Amino acid sequence: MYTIGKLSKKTGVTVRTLDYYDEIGLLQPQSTTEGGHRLYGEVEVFRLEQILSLKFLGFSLDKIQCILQEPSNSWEDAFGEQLIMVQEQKKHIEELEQSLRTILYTIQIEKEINWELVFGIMQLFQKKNNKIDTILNQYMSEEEKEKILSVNMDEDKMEIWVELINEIKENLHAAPESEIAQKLADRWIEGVVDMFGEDKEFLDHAWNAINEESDGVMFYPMTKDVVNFINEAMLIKEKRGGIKSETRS
Amino acid sequence: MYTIGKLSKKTGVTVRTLDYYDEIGLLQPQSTTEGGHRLYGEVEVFRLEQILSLKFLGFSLDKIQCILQEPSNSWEDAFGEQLIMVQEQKKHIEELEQSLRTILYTIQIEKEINWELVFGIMQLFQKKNNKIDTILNQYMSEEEKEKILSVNMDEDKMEIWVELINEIKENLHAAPESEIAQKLADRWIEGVVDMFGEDKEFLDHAWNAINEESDGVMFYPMTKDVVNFINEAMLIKEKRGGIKSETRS
DNA sequence: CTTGAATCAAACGTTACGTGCTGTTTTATA
DNA sequence: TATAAAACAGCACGTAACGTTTGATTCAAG
Repeated sequence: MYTIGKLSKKTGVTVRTLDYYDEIGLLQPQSTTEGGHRLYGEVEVFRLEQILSLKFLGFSLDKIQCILQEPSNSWEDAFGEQLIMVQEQKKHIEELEQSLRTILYTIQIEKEINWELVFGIMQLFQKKNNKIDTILNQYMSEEEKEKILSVNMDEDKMEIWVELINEIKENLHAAPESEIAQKLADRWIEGVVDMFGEDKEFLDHAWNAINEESDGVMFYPMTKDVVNFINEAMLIKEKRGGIKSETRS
Repeated sequence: MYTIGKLSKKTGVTVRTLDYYDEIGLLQPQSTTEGGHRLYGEVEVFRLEQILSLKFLGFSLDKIQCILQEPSNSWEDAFGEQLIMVQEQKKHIEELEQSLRTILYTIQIEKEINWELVFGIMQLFQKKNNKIDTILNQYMSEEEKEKILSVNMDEDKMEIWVELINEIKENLHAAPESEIAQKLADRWIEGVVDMFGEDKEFLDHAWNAINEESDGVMFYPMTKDVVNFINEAMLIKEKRGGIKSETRS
């Protein structure tokens, strides 16, 4: 027999919580003393552990009460539904993460927040039909889409890109044939190859997609001006010969 | 100038929500009519869109109020912190998903819920030091650990395992050299190769880990009896010669 | 000027408890 | 066994972000 305080210490839940569970009828004491103090037995300890487990797994107290009352028929249903709910939450959280990353890197590039971008991201996720898919489908095969979507840059790589794009933005006025423009284009190529390898066809498709949609929010922060700058520097590079890149079909 | 109803229709948020935002001072009308009806201007529309975006990104109304008041100094900090929070949530949700999956499959195998397993999973996650890591370290290299942790079975594959383990449990009495035992062992091998390939060293390490820890909850539902059954069937297979598997060192 | 629609203010409900508060019961010590 | 200290019961308010309801007031159209 445990008093409410002993049970609290044994299981690590607060007295108030046990109080609350008693109040809503989720976990009631086996008996009480003459004075009205609550006493819990082993059965209640086991039930409490069940409750805590189900709570950890994300069930509401309401749901817990329901499924602990039922004679054990629909465990599979309950857990199946819960798994689906959790999967949906996970998907949503991954979208959040992606959005936050994009915005964060943009802040680092532009030194201030870009509300147009933020609003754009919102729209991207509020449209039911996945706009990203639609656009990518115009330029790439299924495998290529997989490849571009599965890229996840780590902090270090992203920092390199942020720095590069920052420098490009500072030098947009530079002539395509200038040394600085050529060096920036070299670094761009280096970064692209590092991310996607040297698959020329894939790179061309990706480049086309970026070129056509770079005013939108999808490929942020590769904006039109940045893409144009690199594009022209690349053309010069080709004319001078020797470089394999073949942007623009 | 929008009345509260027009603004509601324009932006899709309910009147009550705008009411609430006014109440807590998050979004207040530009002016009011003589009768006390609220009027919102374009500035307020923009601010509302900011609010909705930040809310979508997971900020609390409190935080939103703070960061919209500040003169724009610490956007980077705010989004950085938010990203970290979201990443923690994601990690937690992935643990949930894994737990739910394990329990769900176990329900399907045992036709009822196994509370010892559930409690075991709780303990596994409540211990601060990751017990999984400790155990795997005893048997496997870093790369091998990566390999075994990165396995994610889809519904179909899991169903095959569930079925196989169910059949094994039904036939635990069968002699290791019986035809049925041998066939089950064959299917086991087939499944393992499908998941991890034929890397013999890796399979041996994994088999050792499972053998030593199969009374715990880690490799559920590969319990001791199931593992022993397969183990003995394998030994027979070896004696009869020809099969490459070399379980037990 | 009269409707009917829109709006306002206020209050209570939601989840899963935390944080007090007062008054009573139990336990430990003298 | 008396008394102090600890534990306990029970109540009530607070949290976040609104939903829901009610009744009174104001606006816009005819």
